[in-house]
Amino acid sequence: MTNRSRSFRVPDKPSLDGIEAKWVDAWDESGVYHFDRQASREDVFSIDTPPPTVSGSLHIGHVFSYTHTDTIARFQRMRGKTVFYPMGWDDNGLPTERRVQNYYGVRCDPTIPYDPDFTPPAKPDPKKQVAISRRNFVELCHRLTVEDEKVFEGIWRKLGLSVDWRHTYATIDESSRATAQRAFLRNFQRGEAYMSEAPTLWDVTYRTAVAQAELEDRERPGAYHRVAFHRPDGTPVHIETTRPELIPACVALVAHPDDERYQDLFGSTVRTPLFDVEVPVKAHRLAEPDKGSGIAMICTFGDITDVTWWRELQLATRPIIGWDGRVVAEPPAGVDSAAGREAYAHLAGATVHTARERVVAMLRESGDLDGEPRPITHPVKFYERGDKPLEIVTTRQWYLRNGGREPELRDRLIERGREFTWYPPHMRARYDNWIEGLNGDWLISRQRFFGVPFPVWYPLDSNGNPRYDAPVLPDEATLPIDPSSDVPPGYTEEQRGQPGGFTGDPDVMDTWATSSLTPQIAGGWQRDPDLFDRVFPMDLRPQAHDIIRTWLFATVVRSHFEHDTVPWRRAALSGWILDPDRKKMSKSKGNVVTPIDLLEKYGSDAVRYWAANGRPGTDTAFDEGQMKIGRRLAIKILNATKFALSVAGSDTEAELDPATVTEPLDRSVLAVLADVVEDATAAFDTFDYTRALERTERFFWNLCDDYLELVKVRAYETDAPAGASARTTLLIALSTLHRLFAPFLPFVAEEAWSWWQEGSVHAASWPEASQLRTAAVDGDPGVLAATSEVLRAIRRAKSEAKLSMRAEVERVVVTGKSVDAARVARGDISAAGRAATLEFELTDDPELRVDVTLPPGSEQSSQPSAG
RNA sequence: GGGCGUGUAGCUCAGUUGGUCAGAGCCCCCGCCUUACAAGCGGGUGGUCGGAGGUUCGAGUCCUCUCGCGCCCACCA
Repeated sequence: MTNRSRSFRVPDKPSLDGIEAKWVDAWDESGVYHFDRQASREDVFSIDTPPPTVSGSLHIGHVFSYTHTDTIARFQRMRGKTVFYPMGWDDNGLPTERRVQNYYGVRCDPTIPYDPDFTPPAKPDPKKQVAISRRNFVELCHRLTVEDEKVFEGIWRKLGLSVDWRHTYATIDESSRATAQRAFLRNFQRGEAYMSEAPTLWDVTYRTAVAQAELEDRERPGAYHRVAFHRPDGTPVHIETTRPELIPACVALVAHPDDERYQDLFGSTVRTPLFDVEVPVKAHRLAEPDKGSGIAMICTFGDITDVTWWRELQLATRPIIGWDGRVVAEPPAGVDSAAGREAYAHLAGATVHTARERVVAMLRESGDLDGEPRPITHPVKFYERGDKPLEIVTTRQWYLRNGGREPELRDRLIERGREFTWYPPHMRARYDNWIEGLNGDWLISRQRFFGVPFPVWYPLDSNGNPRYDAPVLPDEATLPIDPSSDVPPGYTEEQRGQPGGFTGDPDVMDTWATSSLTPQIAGGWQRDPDLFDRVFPMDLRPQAHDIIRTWLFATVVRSHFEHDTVPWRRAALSGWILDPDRKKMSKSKGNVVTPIDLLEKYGSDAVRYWAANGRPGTDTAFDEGQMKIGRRLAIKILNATKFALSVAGSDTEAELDPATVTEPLDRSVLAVLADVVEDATAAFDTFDYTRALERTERFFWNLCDDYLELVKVRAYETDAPAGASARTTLLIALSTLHRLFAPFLPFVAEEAWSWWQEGSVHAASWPEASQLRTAAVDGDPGVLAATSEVLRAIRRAKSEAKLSMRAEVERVVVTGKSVDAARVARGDISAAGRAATLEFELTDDPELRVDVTLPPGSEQSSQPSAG
């Protein structure tokens, strides 16, 4: 705490202008946020930073949650950890494809050959997208993501994230592709990944399979159609369906085994209307007697329940929906009659919507539609990025086991969720909930272009058909590979696509199949084992709570298989940003404010202040008012610092040694501050950065409002020990506050710190309560409280008399049980309140009463303090 | 249908094991150029802590029921 040089560099007019740019550059040059890779594991705090999707613009929600993580990173760094704080960019996958299509006005057509001289249209025409090869398309993806990433990095730097910018990755870069492919190959070789041809949820717009985790329900209008099937004797059996167009895909009817109405039907057959196909009537527990007529048609496939019935009842397969979402040209097996085939011909090639209209028309004509369709609104499954309902088609796909089919693995993964700490704890329920609801393994292949290819080739038999049972795998050392351009061991390029030759797997991985490996990617798994050992498992996974089912869960799965451990020690879940109407902010509603505008308008510290006021895991309202307050706080810190330093700087003789703190009021302040430090530290240790900020802020404002006013006069007394006591206290408090604020307001803390300290505040040590207690000696927190109380009463009297705070006070009488606590600071009270006479009377009253007498001529006021 | 969370001054929110816990900031009102700060400072008015029971000497704080809101999940013909 000693500072002999007293070489304070306090500006005449403190200002926040330009401090972001100033300190971003300074931090970059000094490398204050660099990870020390010589550090041993126990000295490391490693963060599995979420890679933001760069294909969209940065949302204020990003600023919110990344600020939370940054406060933790800064706190840990100041506590002596070397912080591994990388930044990743999630640039692979469909969002990038969409952005590239719109940005350049192109679309990918894998059948077109590569054009090395291709340049995108100067003026993209969204209605006439230029078809280009897959390689050209991927090149544009790379080009645009590089640009987007620069913009993102600029915003992160301006926000003041203490990221080590030497450690960045992109989920499509070479290292990520190699990591994803290596992990996949190992999963495959251990039997954790497998290929299967099965009914798959399918998005007809993007023409790709999607996983359970990517589904969402949307309420859509529909209608119940009451349709007659026919028993052998011609009597009708009515079913109700919302999807009459699937009647040609019907393979059975089903009712609950206990449903008395249908007992005589079980085991018999009925014929479908229009298509005249004989289908069995089955009993199954999932059929609900009180839904519709209690008997349902099973189609291949209308929904997931159909798949369950189809599998468990071992029914026929009659798919009619193609990959493009249209009714396929040829009727399925079973639709054999002339009438059936003719009816089907009306549907072939039609969209689902059109097919439904035509079927309804035909049913009406044939008399098999009982009454009119009854309109309803019902939930329909959608791909979360899609805009047409999902269909279910049978395709060959890659899967990764995730407990969806195995109770033992499911239980093990739920246990894994208990092996790390959740902040806040209740978020773990969502994890358990999700795993318990899994209904199949993780489908990881996508029929898309910009992603990590499956590192697999297949031999072609003499007829040119792929031998999926005998895949050819690359050597790990050659990763990453692209099977569409690289040649498998033992083959030549000329054999590609030829009978007896080979073909590459055309699919790419689900984006989560790559991002579930961020700890491995960022930590240098296999690429840099020395680094990996120092950072893995990571100390912290910060993320949003809406992707527990995807990112968090998937990361646990991968780590479980590959490392037999959890990937991190803690997971911190952040909440949403809500607009003032309490709705989640979203682009479509046009209520999104650009982060950069806010950073410019209020300053980065102010925006961070708002963000830090959002508690962990709690949704928070977007509130510019909080940013204004944050800005005010930042300015106040500069001004208070200027004041304290100018006072202390006027003392050229005294040693600023803790031992010079002798006045009871000063010791009281340090005792209170020790409590604040203790509280803030404990809060940070449980990731409650909000509480740490609140405590710090409250102390700071009280210090400014009361203590600074109380000691203003005394602190200027250069010859008296009491003056040195005040000055030392001011500097100790200042040093402590600068450090307490540093995780939240890194710019202003650094600016103020730089006026009087060497080095960066962000490399300084976190304050120790014990040191403050030592300096406080016998400091009694009650002294500051009682003294402030008296000062407030004097101010109140002046205010009510409409007098200036400079007005003289004739007499102040303090009575109560605890007058001694105020009496010890009578000099400061007298000076700050401009009270000529101060009297203290000890009474039994537990409340302190303060009677203030103003001089004759002024409006008088005399009343008890509110206590 | 199952699960989780939440409901405290007009607004945004603190209230950690039940006993100065009825608070802070914003807003509003009234004052003040006070040599760190007028983009400031001082003072003040606002609430039967969603509702109803219960436990207790004592409950925003624990229990039960109930209402509202938000989110997650679900095999939703």
